[in-house]
Amino acid sequence: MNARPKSDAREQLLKAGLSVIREKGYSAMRVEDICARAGLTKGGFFHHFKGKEDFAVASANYWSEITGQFFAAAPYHQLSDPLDRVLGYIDFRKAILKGTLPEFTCLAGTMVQETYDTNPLIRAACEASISGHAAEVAKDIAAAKELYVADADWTPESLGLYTQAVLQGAFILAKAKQGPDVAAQCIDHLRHYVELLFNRYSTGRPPRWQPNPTTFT
Amino acid sequence: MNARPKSDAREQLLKAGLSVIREKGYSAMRVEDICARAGLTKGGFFHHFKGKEDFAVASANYWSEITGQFFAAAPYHQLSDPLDRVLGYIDFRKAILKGTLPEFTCLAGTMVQETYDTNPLIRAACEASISGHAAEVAKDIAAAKELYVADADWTPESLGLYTQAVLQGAFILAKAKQGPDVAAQCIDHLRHYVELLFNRYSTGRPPRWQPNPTTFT
DNA sequence: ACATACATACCAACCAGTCGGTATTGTAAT
DNA sequence: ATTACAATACCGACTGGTTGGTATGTATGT
Repeated sequence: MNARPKSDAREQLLKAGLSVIREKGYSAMRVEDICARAGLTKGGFFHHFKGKEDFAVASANYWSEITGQFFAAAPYHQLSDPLDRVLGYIDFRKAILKGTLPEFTCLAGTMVQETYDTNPLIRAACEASISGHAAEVAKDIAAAKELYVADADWTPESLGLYTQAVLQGAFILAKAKQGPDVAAQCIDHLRHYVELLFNRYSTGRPPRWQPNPTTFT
Repeated sequence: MNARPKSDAREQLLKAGLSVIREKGYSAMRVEDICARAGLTKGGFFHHFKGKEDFAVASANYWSEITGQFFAAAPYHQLSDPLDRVLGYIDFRKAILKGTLPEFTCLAGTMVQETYDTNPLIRAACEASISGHAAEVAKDIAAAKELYVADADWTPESLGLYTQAVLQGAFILAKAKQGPDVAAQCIDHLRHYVELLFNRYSTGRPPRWQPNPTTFT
């Protein structure tokens, strides 16, 4: 009768991993941290994962899954105009800068800085997460470009990656300054850039739709 | 006769710290790594620094000092027009994306991700490094804004911070993708944004001056 | 009976930090 | 100059706590 789809504890561990890694990073994360937060002991942890590294890879993949669902369900997808969706995405990214820093910053961007030179598997999982999300954004960008500025000399892929760079950098500044304000300012600049690229100036205009500030953790 | 300004070994340790931290981050860095790379033993390390944390703070301050000198000596400062200096700075940042990833990425941005929530001293030192550099950039931005677009609705400070966000994010993407190409693309977008903000369009124009690709480590 | 899903106890390696010792350099009195 | 003394710079063995990982046991469901 217990309808565990594939072990509830495993997902509890992964959820714990998301928060711990976003707080302290990969190296400083201890498996006992994960166990404590998930409410079980090391026996359980090593039953579900081969080791710390395997867990980190699984965490990055879980992160991709969670964020994928989260953004897929975001309201800006309802907009019919692709440029509205792009701007809606940016506004949405700004709107979800709520709560504490570990709650809205990016697991992949955090972890890849520690592991890119020492742990190929974790690096690859983080890369897939970031690039995958960038590619999703690039879809709407491509549609908007085709519609409005088809022969501009930049590619949708590079602009999609650029949005992610701005966000990742905004998170770093937010961490350094201990608050989301500077990140919000950076996202404003990003929006401004996209508006300029598409010749849609709107100094300070608030978004027409209602961004959903629900967080996903 | 030995004209050691203030112990050569101390600076060797700090230099070692820059590379090790940029490779593996703060938590994964071991003081024995530092000692080995600086060519001495733990006794020497703990003679110069109270501990690992103290060393990390000193490393961040040393990083501020080194990069401060490096950018102060950069050729773009010679340009008389402030907007040329801003664009020159951006071109310079692109030009120094040479060598391996630990050689051109940012120590402060790397370290703050691991320590913002657990180590106030390190976080503060990283914040000072990033914000200090942003403020330097903002000086030229302020002069350029005054000259060309005095009543635009963005502040030089926020644009200065934005340049750093883009760079930090570009480094993360470069680490994820294991190469500087994506970072160069991001910097191109940043340049394009600044050109648009100042109404100085120049699709694909190469910089008029010769960026000095010498690295600083 | 057998596999799954944990708990508990334990181990071996790692690693920051300590401590006594030594070599080198600087200083000042003789 | 030379001796005496002190402070600095550094060595290297040791320690104690931490931590990833293992081995074994047990309860539950099928």
